[in-house]
Amino acid sequence: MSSPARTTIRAAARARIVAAALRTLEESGYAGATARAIAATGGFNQALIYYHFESIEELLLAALKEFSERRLARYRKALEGVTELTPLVRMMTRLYEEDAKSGELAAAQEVVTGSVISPELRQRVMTLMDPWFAFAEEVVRRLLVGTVFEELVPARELAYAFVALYFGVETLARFDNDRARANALFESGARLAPLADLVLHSDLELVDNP
Amino acid sequence: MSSPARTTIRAAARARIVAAALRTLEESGYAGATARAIAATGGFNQALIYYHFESIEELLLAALKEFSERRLARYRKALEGVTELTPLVRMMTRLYEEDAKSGELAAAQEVVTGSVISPELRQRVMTLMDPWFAFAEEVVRRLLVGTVFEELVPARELAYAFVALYFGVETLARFDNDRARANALFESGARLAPLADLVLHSDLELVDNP
Amino acid sequence: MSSPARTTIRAAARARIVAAALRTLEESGYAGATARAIAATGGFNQALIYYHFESIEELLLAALKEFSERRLARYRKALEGVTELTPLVRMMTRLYEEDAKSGELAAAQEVVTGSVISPELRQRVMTLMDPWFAFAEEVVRRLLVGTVFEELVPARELAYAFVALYFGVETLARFDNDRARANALFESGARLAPLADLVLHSDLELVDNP
Amino acid sequence: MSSPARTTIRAAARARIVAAALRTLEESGYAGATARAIAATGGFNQALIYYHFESIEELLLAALKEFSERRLARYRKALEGVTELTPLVRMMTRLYEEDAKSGELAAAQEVVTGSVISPELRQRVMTLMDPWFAFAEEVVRRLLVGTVFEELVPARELAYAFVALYFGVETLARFDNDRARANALFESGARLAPLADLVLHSDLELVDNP
DNA sequence: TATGAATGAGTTTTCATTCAT
DNA sequence: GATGAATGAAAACTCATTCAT
Repeated sequence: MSSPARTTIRAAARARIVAAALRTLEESGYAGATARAIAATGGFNQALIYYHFESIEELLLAALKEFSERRLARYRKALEGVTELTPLVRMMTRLYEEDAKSGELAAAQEVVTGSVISPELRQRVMTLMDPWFAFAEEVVRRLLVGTVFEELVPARELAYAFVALYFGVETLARFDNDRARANALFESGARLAPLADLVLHSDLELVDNP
Repeated sequence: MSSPARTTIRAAARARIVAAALRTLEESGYAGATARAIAATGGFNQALIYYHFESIEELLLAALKEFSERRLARYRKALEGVTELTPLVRMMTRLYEEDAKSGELAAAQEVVTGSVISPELRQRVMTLMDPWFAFAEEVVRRLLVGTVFEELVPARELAYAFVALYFGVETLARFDNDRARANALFESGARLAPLADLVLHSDLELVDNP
Repeated sequence: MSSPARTTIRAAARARIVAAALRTLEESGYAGATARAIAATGGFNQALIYYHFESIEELLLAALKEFSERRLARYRKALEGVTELTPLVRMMTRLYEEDAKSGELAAAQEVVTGSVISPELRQRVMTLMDPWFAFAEEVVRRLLVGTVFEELVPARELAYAFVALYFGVETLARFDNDRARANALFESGARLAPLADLVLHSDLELVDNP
Repeated sequence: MSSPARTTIRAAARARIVAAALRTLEESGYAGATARAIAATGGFNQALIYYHFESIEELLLAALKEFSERRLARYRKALEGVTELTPLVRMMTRLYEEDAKSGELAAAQEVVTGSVISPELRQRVMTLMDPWFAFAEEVVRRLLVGTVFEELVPARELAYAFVALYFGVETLARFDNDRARANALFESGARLAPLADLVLHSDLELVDNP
């Protein structure tokens, strides 16, 4: 019944709606992402949403999933083989800039924060975030392996802290229209990273400070 | 005309509504904090809200303000005189537990994240957050003063990072019902703090790790 | 029980509320003459209205009655002894200017047109207008008495037409902010009145116009 | 995209809502013409109004416009070629009866008088009334042309007076349920019209009445 | 696939009115 | 006499969703 062509057309239509949903979330937030608004953004009829998705909630989740998976692939590729803080900070700065510029991260965050209402929704959003925690842990382990900190620092908690920091920075940044503070933070990170790398790959000796 | 008794009665009525708003935000999120829901939570008539506040938005802002000022005072007192990481982490853990238990922090966050929609609202929320950035910077400076890091680490950016981290942790924690990950993070912090304090108050010597 | 002083105070309070109602009607129309708005205009509490009047409707009727009786007395006095069109138009122009300037006529009209909703209200408003029809008829009779038109023209219908004209002119005039058209009409009336007076007090002979 | 059939369906739906609005205005007045009431009158859902019109105000204006244009066309046709008062009064009596019977004139008047509140609305209503002033002036000119009154009587002001009279009569008539007074006025007009026509088309000679 | 029309339940807000003081 | 607080009902309008085509 459903030929590959059919599937492709259907997928294209869904993608169009998802894109409109992300744009609307970005511009108007979770509360403003109504069926009418999304349809207006995408230039199609409200009812079309219900032809392709069960409900608005389902559409927003699909949009979050699509964005999350696409970005995770990008992040994986960009951080492939990175084992030191200096290049990590450099790459993360670039990735954050991409995210901030496109506005899709803001859209995704809207879905995440907006989903607190229903426990069921919350559960499903969490499932979408899990790969990010795993990925962050993976990167942290790569940084720590072979250093004196490997035993000392719990990679899992550090990864969690990094994701939370990234999340918090983006949330707060959306209030500063110029993202000045977020950028300053990244710059400070870049300045301190070489020093931190030195510390990471050295033997530490602590001398009492009288 | 308006005796002190009058003022008190009025303030009490306002406080009652603000409390209902916070409870509703906590239980149902920003989108669920409707006039009807708040009135139901507080056991009063919807119209009473409009007798004491100009609009729902105004009420939510008042609630955020009330919470923010009350908690900031509490944080200031709790961290008074703290100059080392170890007691800082201990106090912060306790404060976070208070916040998490009462649910008001979650309520406040709902207002913050929910306010992204309107630029004007965003502006007003930012004004309420500013004292927190200032307070965080003050605490960070107290930790760094007199150490080798004083010149090295930009206190302002570090303070911003801490607020963002705290904010991000709380946001993510609201998805884990048991707050397991957040607690694990605090525990790791407690474990590492004494070591970090040692580093902070020592002269560092880096020996290359062959 | 109720001394004359009491009565006077009470009457003064009522008058204050009635004045506020008229001002509010004038500025905001029938729909805008809410309890809150009237109280704000008069600088007293909403509840005070209900202490002195049964309901808003009752207050508006009282206001209409007060205005109607006061103005009718003024009109009676001004048109006393007038038996010709020329002075009649001159006096009416002056009276209309008074009414237009004070804005109370507009207020009264709001009550009249606004009262169409309820048959009972309509009935009561009509009762207040009846003296005006009678007065207009009286004036018309004074103009016609002793002329050839006395038998020809039905005074009652003419009086009705004049009241309706006056009413219509005022209604339409409230759309022209400058009342230009209404004033032009009065001026034309003044110009034609002497001619009409000539006709009124002459024997007419009609000569066919070939 | 939008076939003629589509357009027709949409127009029919709008017409249905406009008709319901007029009926509701007629029965319940401006203040009673609420979304709920109009929907109940028309037997459709409240929300449908907002699907076809931007707001209640917009709907009422559309209703006024529709009525005004339809009736103006009817009046134009009926008074086509009329140059004497006698047939004019006869036709106007018939037209007024049509208007009074259908109740739509009352509805239209509700919008007009109700629109005093907002200056913007007032402006838009005025625009709809302008063609009526022009039409009335046109008719008046037709009556006066070639008579001795042509130079004497200002057609524009007379036209304004006629519209105001018509307007006032209708407003007052809505208080008399039987419209007795309005009808009496029309009857008197019919009785006097032939005489007035004689006067209009004669040379006047005034003889002093001793 | 896609659309315009339609709906029931919900939103914020305002109203007239009452109550306790 | 007068007031601030409080309320139930209703206003305009919007939402997610469905239906017929």
